[in-house]
Amino acid sequence: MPNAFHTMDLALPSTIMDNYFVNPYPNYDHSSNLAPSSSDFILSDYLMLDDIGVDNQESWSQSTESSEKANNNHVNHGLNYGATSKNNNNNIKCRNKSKRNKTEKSSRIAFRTKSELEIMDDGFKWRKYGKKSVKNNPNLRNYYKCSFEGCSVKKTVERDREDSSYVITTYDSVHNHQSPFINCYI
DNA sequence: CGGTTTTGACCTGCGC
DNA sequence: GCGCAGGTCAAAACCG
Repeated sequence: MPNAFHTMDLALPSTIMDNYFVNPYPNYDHSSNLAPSSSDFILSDYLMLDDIGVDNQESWSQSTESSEKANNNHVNHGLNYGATSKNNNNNIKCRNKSKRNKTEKSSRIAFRTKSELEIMDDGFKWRKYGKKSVKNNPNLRNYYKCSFEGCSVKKTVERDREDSSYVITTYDSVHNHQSPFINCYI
């Protein structure tokens, strides 16, 4: 089975990928033995922002350095499962969120991903515990907890209110265990 | 039958 | 204190 997480691992900083496994192939059938195709790959570049609330849509911005790094990594490591022609248009964006308490150390981070699927396989097992409509967003926000025993990581998933082709996934806290997919990763 | 999802109720923080 | 909005709980329903 091909490693569907490898490309994003290289595209995102290791500090993020150590704790968040973002699946760059949300449309890819992991149970198949085929390598992901370009149609499986999400249009993605990503971005990192600090101390910005998710509600502030204008705060999303882009990091070309990250794109270039991702491109170089793809080339250098020969990992091009459908990613080679899409790198410059990648659209994953991420940011830290410290809305509740500015002085509190926050390990919140949000990814904005262009995807038709709301539920993207990020390598962890999640249990849904809530669904809520939020103000100024016609789309519902879904609440998930990590199913791993003793792990308190939560995530929320909602569609971008301005562009419903994007999915905003916010991770809260850090996993105290490895991804179940880590074995096929190394 | 056990794990997951659904969904209304409840809790909490914040602004006024 | 009150109302609003976001987040969580927990019982029931659902599903493999």
